[in-house]
Amino acid sequence: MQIGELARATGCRVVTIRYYERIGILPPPARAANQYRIYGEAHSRRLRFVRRTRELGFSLDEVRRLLRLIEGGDYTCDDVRQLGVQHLEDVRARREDLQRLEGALHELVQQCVGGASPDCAMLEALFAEPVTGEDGRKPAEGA
Amino acid sequence: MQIGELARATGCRVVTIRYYERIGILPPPARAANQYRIYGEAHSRRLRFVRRTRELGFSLDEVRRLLRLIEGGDYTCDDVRQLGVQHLEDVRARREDLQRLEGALHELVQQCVGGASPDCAMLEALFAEPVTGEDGRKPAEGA
DNA sequence: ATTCAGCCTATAGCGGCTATAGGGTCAAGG
DNA sequence: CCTTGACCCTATAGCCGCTATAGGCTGAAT
Repeated sequence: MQIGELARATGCRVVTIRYYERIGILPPPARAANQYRIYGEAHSRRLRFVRRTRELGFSLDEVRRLLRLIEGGDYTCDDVRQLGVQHLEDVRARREDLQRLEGALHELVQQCVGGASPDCAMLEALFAEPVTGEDGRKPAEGA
Repeated sequence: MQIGELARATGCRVVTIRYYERIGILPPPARAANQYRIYGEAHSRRLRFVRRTRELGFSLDEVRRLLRLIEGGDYTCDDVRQLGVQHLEDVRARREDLQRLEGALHELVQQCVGGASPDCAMLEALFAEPVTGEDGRKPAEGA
């Protein structure tokens, strides 16, 4: 199948497929006489795997590692699990950060009375005391 | 004060300060005879404001808009509130995405028995049916 | 013959920095 | 006086994961 069909089959854009090939996520496919790329089922399965892992937030580098494990054939469940657990922790950390942020932001917005007042408590709060702790870490008050 | 001192005072890196100047977040300061940048209290306050809003996840463009409001002097509380509410909604959406992701990932990792088994339920699941729910939301990325 | 969708390559751009190269400046110490 | 070292300067390229643009070829239908 041609690249457009593969794109439709996987929900991946044509340009992205070519990009994946350039950076080594997908192997270069065969070419027709007119230089068009020709893909088979193996490519399709591989690309769907990539899409799915990307949707789960794995970086392209992690995807590459997973693919290498699979290609190698001698991976253990533990190898995979390790990558998964690490990523899960990353996602949880980011989510918690975002959650704290959301809380802080919510509080801030609530201080805003709105209307045509030329003063704004929210802006004043932003000009006042630091949001971060004394060590310059990320914000922590939302909760 | 010189750029290094400003950096220490605001918790912002020297290179980042110069970057902010280049993209118009900070106005070009006065220069000493040796071309060194010389900052005053106004710069320091402005930069702290930028840092704080950035920590709250506002994009540099939103920061610019906030700064313009302040500079203009004729902003209303509603103007600010609107930006804040919009951003809060963006953050909430991202957090919810990430939360869904976390759930899916957690389930997936739990299927993994670990150990030296050459099969992995997690990998198999990734090769099987789509991970995203029927709501077809986009995956959350970056912070 | 022309139109149009689809394919090709190469390159630049996004946000928000960070890193590197290759210098100049200035106060302190030997 | 000379070196060391911390600080400053500019300009440019790199990071991630694409996306967009420019400019051209292919192949089927009208």
